[in-house]
Amino acid sequence: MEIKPTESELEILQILWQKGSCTVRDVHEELALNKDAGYTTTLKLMQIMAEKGLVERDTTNRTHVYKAAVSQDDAQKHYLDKMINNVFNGSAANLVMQALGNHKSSKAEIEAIKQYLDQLNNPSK
Amino acid sequence: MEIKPTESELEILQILWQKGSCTVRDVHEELALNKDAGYTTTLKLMQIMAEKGLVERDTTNRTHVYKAAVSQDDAQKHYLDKMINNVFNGSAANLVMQALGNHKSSKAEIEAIKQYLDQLNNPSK
DNA sequence: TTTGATTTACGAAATTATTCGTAGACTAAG
DNA sequence: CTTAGTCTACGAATAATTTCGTAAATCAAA
Repeated sequence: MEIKPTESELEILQILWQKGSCTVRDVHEELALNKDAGYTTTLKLMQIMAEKGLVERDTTNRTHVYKAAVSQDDAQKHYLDKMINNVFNGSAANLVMQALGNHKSSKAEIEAIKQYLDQLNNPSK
Repeated sequence: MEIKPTESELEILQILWQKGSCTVRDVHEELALNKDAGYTTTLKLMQIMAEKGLVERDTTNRTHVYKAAVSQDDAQKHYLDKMINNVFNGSAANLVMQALGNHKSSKAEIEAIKQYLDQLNNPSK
């Protein structure tokens, strides 16, 4: 499936990924922490997302319950790919080093990455 | 400076980063390889980008010469940041591993990354 | 039952982004 | 000089995205 949420839609997906199933109000209150828009704006966006298949909704009760229909993992792959091609000249390694350089990663995180790299190098077991 | 190119603008920046200084025609022909839009469309976009300060242009000759006014490096930082927050729950390590997993990196690239990590761990010299 | 709050649906305004047509200036070739 | 081609400027059409107002249904409390 083609993943092409707009900016606003991505903000909503983010919340759904984090919180799981949500009502429009749940999402709206979370959004309201950072930006300011009306309730019906959020509602409309989520309705559109349902049409597009970006979210699923359970309409058995009056208050509909939404959840993401695209996995965060797929979205990650998609955006990474796009970004590597768009701004990193196609080099994943380039992106990785930029990412590590600018975000203070904990020692534990760095260790995890190194182990991961070893495993990539040596996929025997 | 705030970096906020649109999709189309990013495509153009990409070309400018790669080729350095370009005329509108240079950019347009490159764009034409992948999409199909009129020459004046590209022209207009680049004019808008000049207004916004995304590109600089030399207008001494009839045929103007454009170059990127935002560095690729800054754009990389900007988009990485955005992406880490938007789809990777704020974890750079998470992004790094996803990136390494999906893009076949050469052994040399992986080595380079490991060295980079060691250096991060041990910033003594 | 009545009132007030909450919900969905929906149309449409407002904003932002993209595309293109046309006009006028310049250039190079004949 | 004339013609054909290329360039910029610019306005405006089109398309995509975001925002919101209003109406109708449902619900819960008094």
